[in-house]
Amino acid sequence: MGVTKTALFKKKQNRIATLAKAFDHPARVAIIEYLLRHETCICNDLVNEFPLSQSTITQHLKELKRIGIIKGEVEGPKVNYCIDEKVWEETKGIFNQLFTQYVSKNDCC
Amino acid sequence: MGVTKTALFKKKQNRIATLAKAFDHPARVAIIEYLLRHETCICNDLVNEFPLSQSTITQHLKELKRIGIIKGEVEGPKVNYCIDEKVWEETKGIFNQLFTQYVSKNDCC
DNA sequence: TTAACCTATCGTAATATTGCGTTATAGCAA
DNA sequence: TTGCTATAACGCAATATTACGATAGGTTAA
Repeated sequence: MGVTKTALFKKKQNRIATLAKAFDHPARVAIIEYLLRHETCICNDLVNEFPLSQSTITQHLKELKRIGIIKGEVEGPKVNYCIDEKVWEETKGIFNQLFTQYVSKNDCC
Repeated sequence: MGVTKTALFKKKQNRIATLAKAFDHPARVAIIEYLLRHETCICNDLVNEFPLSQSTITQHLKELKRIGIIKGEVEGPKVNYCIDEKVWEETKGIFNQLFTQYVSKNDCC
């Protein structure tokens, strides 16, 4: 159906799925990496940086903002975007917790 | 278009995007968590565990296998699935590297 | 005011994803 | 052989995503 049965899963599983969406498209990874590299927040240098149209970039920014991992602040005619520290730390924590759950099994399959 | 312009991005960005897809759907998160909990690999206890049809579960397993984060081993009529340690460690590493790149900026926006 | 911007939104087209029912297919047991 | 179980594959329908051009709104500078 193209529709995810969110209600069938635990809150945390849905949260992980939502946060993972910040990284599941190379353009969004590129945007996040750009934000990590630049101490100053940005606006649409991204349009000049990446070979994607302005509307496509805006759409990805909107998605990242919906997820919460970035936030934007209007500054005159521009919007400065930056990583939302709180959500970033949440993401880091929730994935670290997941990653460290794995213990090597002696050649299970 | 629904088509991601993979060629426009760096190899690593595409790799991150691919690996993130293992976690961008709650059902896949649930399957992975199941595999983390159970030392023994599994087959389709998942069908009994989750309120999704067999064909849907199989599809998610296929996607996880395509990504590489799990692997399956035919054992008679069943298939035992388990986390692929190598890819798991790669994922852990690549995300850790990303997460630790963030340094708190004093109130950037 | 006008002109030059930066952004967001809208509409459209193409493709991808999700989910399921329904079939194959394969192994094992009786 | 037959029957049972476990998987995989196929096809369909509904929805989501990706990308873009065109448009519109808001802000600053001239």
